[in-house]
Amino acid sequence: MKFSVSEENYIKSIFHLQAVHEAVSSTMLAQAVNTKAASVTDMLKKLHTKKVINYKPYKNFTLTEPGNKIALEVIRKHRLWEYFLVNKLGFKWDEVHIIAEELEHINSAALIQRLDEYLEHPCFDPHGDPIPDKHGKIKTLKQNSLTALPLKITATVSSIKDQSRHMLELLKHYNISIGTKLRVNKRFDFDGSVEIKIEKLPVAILSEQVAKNIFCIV
Amino acid sequence: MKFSVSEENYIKSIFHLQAVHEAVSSTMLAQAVNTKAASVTDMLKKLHTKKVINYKPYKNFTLTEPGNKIALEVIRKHRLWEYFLVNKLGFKWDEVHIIAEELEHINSAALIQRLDEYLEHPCFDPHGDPIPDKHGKIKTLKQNSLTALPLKITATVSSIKDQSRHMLELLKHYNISIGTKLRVNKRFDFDGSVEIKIEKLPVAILSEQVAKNIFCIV
DNA sequence: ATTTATTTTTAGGTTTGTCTAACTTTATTT
DNA sequence: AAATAAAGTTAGACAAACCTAAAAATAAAT
Repeated sequence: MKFSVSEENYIKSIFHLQAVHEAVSSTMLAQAVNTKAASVTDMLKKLHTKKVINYKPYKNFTLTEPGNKIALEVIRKHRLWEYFLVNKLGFKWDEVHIIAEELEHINSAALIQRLDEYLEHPCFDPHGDPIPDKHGKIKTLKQNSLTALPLKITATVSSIKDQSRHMLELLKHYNISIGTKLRVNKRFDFDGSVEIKIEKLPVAILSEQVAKNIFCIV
Repeated sequence: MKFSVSEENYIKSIFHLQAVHEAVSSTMLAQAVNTKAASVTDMLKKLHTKKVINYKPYKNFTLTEPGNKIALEVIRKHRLWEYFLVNKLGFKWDEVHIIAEELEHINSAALIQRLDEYLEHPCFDPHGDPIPDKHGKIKTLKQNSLTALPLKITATVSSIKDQSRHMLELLKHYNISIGTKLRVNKRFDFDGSVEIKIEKLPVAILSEQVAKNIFCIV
């Protein structure tokens, strides 16, 4: 079965929302795909007849197994292209999302397979998010946010959850990016803030709100 | 101004038709974009209001200067992607057209600029067609079809005009592809057929119909 | 110079994905 | 438990891009 760009975007968004919230609502989805709730209802009915979601009016909905598979394919394409854009074309990791949003809908299995080979089967995209393999399998590696990382151990920043403009600005200021090595020296129970140390830089204090968005591997 | 995928395809097709036929008609265009004449009329009116074509009902139409520029941009993207697909991903030159038809509509100036740099500013695509530079300039190099090539001179196949499945099949049989070095030994005025010689292969006779589709540089 | 044939355009309709506004259903208060 | 708020759905419209069938304009043929 074939899916339009819109359908793929809805399916992908449902997948992402499901990963965070256990129940996905129309309003949330409307915001994620940048439309109005009424449009979402229309699409939900279509996706239901195409058997990619479980849906009963006025109830929450979930992806079916086929729906899940499609989501993973789109996400795989998105992340492979992001990897390409950063590691071959030299974009910075915060510049590639919008371009990959378009590229992810290019429809050619041969293309994705060759791209994957060309990139040597990467497992993580430039944001640290895992790239599903051709069967939809995802390699997870346990990441800890700065609020959970053991103290006084050097770790590597592996992903950033909130990638808003303001967050990126802040990260730039503190010289933090994917791959940065750092250590949490101290955690203040009072407000949840953390003191971190990056080599050759003075110690810095990050608020809990920031710290919980920065993930590391040890 | 922004153009939809459909609009870009119409503009691109008009450009290609103009290069061969001096007057472009609705019927020709309908065939090129794979729709019906009535749909073409609708689109012509739209393209006219967007000032990319000169159009008066019932008369032939031409691209305006802005229209021409858009066509060249789309063609540039198409051919750069084809070059990428063949020279980086390892596709064969006859497999890439359909994929490039999708990729050519990805909308990012930064992407194309970086891709161009990454590929080291190629001037010709894998079919031997010139790639317009970022200003729309095209490097032409004089190519001769096998019906016009000087006799007994070794030349290199640089492009194939008719790229139908049947033509490709025939080329494969004769071991001819872009880059093949060959020599025209003799031309028979009777039917326009040519006798060619490729190194290490027996001489072969090609009909005029085939010969005029194979272009070489000396 | 008519008639005939071909090409192009109009008129009216379809599908996809969107919208607003009104209406239901579910959830939350008091 | 009734009233109110919030969330979700229907109804009716719209734009883009396409279609068929009929009408109009141009080109070709007698």
